[in-house]
Amino acid sequence: MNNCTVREIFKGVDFSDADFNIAQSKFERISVKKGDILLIAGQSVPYQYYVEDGCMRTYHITDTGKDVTIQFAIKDWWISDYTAFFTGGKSVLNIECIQDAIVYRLAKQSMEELYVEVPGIESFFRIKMERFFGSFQRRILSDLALSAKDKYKTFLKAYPNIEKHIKNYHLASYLGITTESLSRIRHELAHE
Amino acid sequence: MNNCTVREIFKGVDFSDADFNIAQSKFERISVKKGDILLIAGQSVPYQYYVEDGCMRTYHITDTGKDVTIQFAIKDWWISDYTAFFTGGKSVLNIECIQDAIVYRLAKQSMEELYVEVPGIESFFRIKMERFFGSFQRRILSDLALSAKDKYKTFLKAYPNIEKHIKNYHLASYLGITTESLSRIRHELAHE
DNA sequence: CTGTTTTCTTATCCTACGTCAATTTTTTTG
DNA sequence: CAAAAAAATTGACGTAGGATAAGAAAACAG
Repeated sequence: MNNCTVREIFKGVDFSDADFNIAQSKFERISVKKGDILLIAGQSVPYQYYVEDGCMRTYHITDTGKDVTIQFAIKDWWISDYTAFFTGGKSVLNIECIQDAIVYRLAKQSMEELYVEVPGIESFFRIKMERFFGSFQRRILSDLALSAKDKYKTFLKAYPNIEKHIKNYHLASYLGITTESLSRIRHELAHE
Repeated sequence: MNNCTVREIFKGVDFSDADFNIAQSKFERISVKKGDILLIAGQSVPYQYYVEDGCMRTYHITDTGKDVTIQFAIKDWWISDYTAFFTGGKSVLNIECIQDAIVYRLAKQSMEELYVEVPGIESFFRIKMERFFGSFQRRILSDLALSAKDKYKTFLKAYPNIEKHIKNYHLASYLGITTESLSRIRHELAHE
């Protein structure tokens, strides 16, 4: 698999050749290694990232040092600290590569140019954000309403392809439990 | 306080008289009583609501019958099941009036007309949604990282005007704890 | 392939918060 | 204002999941 193009990124958008070239020119392809940090909390957030391959996550470190994962992104997902990306404020999240990855980064400025220059792109992004919004809402419901075991099962069902890319402690951090608890839950589920 | 106008709703947007009239025509003013339900889970979601006065909440009832509050809205806030409102899907939330209220409802269709007819309105709504997005993100962080007591303190600090409008059991439902626990927390905080 | 580091598991004990039940306080209503 | 209903508090007890510690299993490096 070599350089993907924006055709893949904007699946569903009907590009002319000119549109294609404009869109392509706004992205920068970056190869990132496991452990690389693309954003540190407290900074401003100039980019969002499209993941062509590999796995990234956003996480927050609390005052007490607890690591809380907000999002994972595998192939064909987007990732950033969107709250800060949109508002122009400082990030509270870090972005980390947790499996060697190829990402395409898009600056906020370039995104806004795309809105204007390429018809259909703005609504593409709008729909993407609406889905994000939905996933946040479901996450809140799941956090408030479910036991650790049910949150785990819900995660597996909602994102069946992610587990194989991530460490147990990343998943625990996403579910808001300890690795030990997650380990017990896996044990129980295997024996029931 | 009588009929407010869209000037109040769209504070910060610089209207011409014509814009004003267009905008005003899209809203319907509704008086709602404590206990009234404006939306039931499973329905489609044609409206979002601007609260002029009183208090509303959105909540979800889980499979096991647990009541989970997603949002409160007091004076000058907007409320809906936005996930469903945007995507056109069915709601998972209910919208309930918890203190006699005056609300202005805006249909999705009318909102889209406004985007086109009144310059500045689309970005007004975009900014509103970005803030919503941020509040969802902060909520997830708070749910995953904090103890019940700290979530309560964080809520009071973030939304100092809401507590006086709502019952304890509504707040407990928002924090994801029982009314008994909230009661104990209040007791502890009063004595420390 | 072997030693080292990282990750995962298992066991014991502990604590924050839930459950259940009774009582008091507040709000609503006729 | 009195009676009834709704909401909040308090106490006794139970439990899911956290903390700590130690060992097993994978992953990685030389």
